[in-house]
Amino acid sequence: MALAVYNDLTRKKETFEPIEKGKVKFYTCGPTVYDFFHIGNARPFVLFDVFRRYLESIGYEVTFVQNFTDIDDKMIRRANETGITVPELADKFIAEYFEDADSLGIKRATLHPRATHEMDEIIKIVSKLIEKGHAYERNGDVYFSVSSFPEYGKLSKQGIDDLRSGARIEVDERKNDPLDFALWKASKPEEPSWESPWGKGRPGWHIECSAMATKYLGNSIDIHGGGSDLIFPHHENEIAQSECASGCQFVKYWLHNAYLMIDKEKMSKSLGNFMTVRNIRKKFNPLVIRYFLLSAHYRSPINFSKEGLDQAQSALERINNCYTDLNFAVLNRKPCGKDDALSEAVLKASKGYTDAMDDDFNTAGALGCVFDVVRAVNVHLTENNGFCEEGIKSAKDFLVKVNSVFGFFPPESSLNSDEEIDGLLAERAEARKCKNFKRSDEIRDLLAEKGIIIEDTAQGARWKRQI
RNA sequence: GGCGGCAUAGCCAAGCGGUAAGGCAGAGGACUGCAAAUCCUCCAUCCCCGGUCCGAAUCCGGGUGCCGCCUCCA
Repeated sequence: MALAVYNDLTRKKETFEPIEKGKVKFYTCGPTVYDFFHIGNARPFVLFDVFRRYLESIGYEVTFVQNFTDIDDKMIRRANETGITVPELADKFIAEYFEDADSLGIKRATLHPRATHEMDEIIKIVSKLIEKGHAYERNGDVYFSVSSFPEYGKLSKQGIDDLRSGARIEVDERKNDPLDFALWKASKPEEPSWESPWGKGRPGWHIECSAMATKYLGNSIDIHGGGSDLIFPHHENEIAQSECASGCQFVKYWLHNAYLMIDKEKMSKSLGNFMTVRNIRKKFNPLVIRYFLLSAHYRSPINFSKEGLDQAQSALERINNCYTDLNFAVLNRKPCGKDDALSEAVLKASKGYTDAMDDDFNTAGALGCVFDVVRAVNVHLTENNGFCEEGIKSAKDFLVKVNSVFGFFPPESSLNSDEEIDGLLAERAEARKCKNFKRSDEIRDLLAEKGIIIEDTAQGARWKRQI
């Protein structure tokens, strides 16, 4: 089976065929860097990271672009409130973004362009839209003329008239049509501004993505991702701008993730019901958050709760334990006879994993296959004193392959080494030999306080860090 | 008003026409000096009502409930 993705443009699941064979041009909307991001924002970041990794794992060369919106009303307001400049604010929260994103195991994009570094490109595309009659200038503002693009609404499946009648936007005298949107905004005196043919100003929100996507990926890109709330107006407007400017189809596959909910409501900055990743990290390992976000299909809403994270933590521990046990067994046991049951289980799960991921990135289904292998490995390790080299190798290869996409544990080795801990373990082993269980338990408790968990096995004690 | 999503065990969650994956929690048992980890066993007929079909959680019609977008928003 080949990879199929649900395309919001056609509202159908389609076989994925990139424009250029073997290569994928992938753009996803990044954060506006005026604050820490919350776990709802983290959902697309993690999701599209996994999609990108999966595409790479099945052999595609992926150019992955994620922008930073570093100039807009919110940036200006926040900078004013905190008494720093907009660029300072942007630099700070780009750094904070990377700290959280790195902790979530999100790979750096191929490129992370910033809106304010792309003014030439933005001005170029706005000029072009004016030239081609798709935009008009009004006192330093430039607006896109929605009526000049008959296909407007094709992503959100809304006719222009429906949009007009449902519009809750205020009537703006400067616009020809209430649906027209700003490509360029004249700046007020104290605001950051850039020189342009229309005077000093700054770009509208939508135009930066069109400019950056086009500059780095070309007129037509394969995948554009983002949260469902961006479908309208953001992505609809991107399409209008890009397609009017280039005359080409802007995006082949539009992918949107469903929201993260809290108390049956969408988590959002404006509702104030958000939990930042930075904050959750104080209580949970960020990879637990990552697991949690991948435990449901990306087009289904997911409900945030402490219980949900607790469950994710236990599940993730089960996977990690298995990987640790497996590596421990290889180092401390002797090979034994073949175990066909193990090999077969891995083979079956491996196929199931691929089928699930090929089916519109069904991460939840894929995880089920991972646990099938976990169970098979555990059973094998329980039923044998040694280990089946072939079976264990295939299981390990599978787990490593999955991990290259899901990113649940450090790939090198899960086995820890630490002089101090190893010393205490040796002392404990000696104590246990002499049936000095008091001392033995003291050492275990001592390490437990440091988050080190000891497990006794037939091959001696091993330890791991609490997730 | 327009467009769209969701409803599967105590909780989370796959499945999308062939007789309910997986995880968490729980109960009992095994192993252990005690633990932990692990193993074994147990734990659902899929919101309701009709219909199509040999066969439906899966398709169609009608309900009920919840949510989202149409304004900044991942």
